[in-house]
Amino acid sequence: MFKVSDRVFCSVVSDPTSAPWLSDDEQRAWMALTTVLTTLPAAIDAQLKRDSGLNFFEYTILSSLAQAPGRALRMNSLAHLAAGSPSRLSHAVSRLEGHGWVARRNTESPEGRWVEAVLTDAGATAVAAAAPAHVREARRLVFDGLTAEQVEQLTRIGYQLLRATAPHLTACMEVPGARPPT
Amino acid sequence: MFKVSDRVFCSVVSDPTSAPWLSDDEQRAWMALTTVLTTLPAAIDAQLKRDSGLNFFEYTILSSLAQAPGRALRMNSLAHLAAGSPSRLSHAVSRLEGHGWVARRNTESPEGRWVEAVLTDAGATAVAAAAPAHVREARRLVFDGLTAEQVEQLTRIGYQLLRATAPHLTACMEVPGARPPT
DNA sequence: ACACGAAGGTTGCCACATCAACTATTGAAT
DNA sequence: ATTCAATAGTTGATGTGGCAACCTTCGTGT
Repeated sequence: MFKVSDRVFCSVVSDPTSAPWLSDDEQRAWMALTTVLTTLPAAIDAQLKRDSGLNFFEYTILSSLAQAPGRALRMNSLAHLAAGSPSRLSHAVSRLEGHGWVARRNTESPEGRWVEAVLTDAGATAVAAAAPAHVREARRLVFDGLTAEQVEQLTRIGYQLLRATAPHLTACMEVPGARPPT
Repeated sequence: MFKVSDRVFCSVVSDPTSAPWLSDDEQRAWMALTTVLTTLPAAIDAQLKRDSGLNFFEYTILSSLAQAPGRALRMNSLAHLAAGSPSRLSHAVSRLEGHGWVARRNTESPEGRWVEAVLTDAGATAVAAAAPAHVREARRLVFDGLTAEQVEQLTRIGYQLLRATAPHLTACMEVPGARPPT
């Protein structure tokens, strides 16, 4: 069995020659963060897959379309909303099309011709059926264990992290005072 | 282009029939969290892949072995340390074996015969070479933007989330007062 | 002694993501 | 007019993770 004394949990190697190393506090945070990064998406995906046959990315696509005016969004916007690459989105939409939940359509807007994904009635039904259990799981995994204060801290920290990982997305969110005055 | 007014960023569908819905605050937190969950691992993996040809899971394996006594760990312990399934670990170790960075070995300990992964000299060299840039990236993506207070908040929140997603792992970490007295 | 179940570990198959290459359309430069 | 670059989107090849089946070894009960 795996004992506490064995724990070398942190994923970085101590090497004094590399100047800016992580402090003990930072190492603990890094360990906790990376483990969450591994286990939480797996848990979310597992529930969706088991109960609805969707992964989280597909669910996000359906959900975004369901909330969009006319149940349609251009592929490019959808890729941003779901934080996925164009390729990943294209593959996923093809899959959803195969289930009859989404359809592709060409826009004949004044400026150029693009591709829109449209949520079908069957798709709307599917996402509406999947949502309640998904939300319950989000509560169970995240919100049930956190205080309201921690939820706010998490929001701020999350927004801050996105400045580095997804700068083009942070423009799309109102930031509630991204970083408290130190 | 993707406009702010289009934003239906949250991945849940509003459905009043499902009793416990997310509040506005929770929806913002959920949106930020899930986007981090998507983009941060991608960023970490991208740096490692580009600079060292490793993904984060493989890096964690090498790093864990490098810090273990005798540079060796049983597969089972390693799976826990890297927060991966036995199958995923087995595949990854096979890959690392192919590069000559890790070797498998049978333990002939008193109680039973298990499999150990051992870090080779080449593997130790590889992980030592990969570490500095990885740490720099961890700083850039996470710590440079956060205050010391936020790092502590992140640690507490992370540990709390792990209670739901990886209960067997939380036992292996000392929790610094997992939840402040509400 | 023998059967049985549990735990550790691996393998093969399938599903999904990434990457690079490619098409098509637009708008600007010359 | 023609070319050039940029943007939108798709496709196919490749690689990696999850799942379920499987093998082995050990410990236990009878």
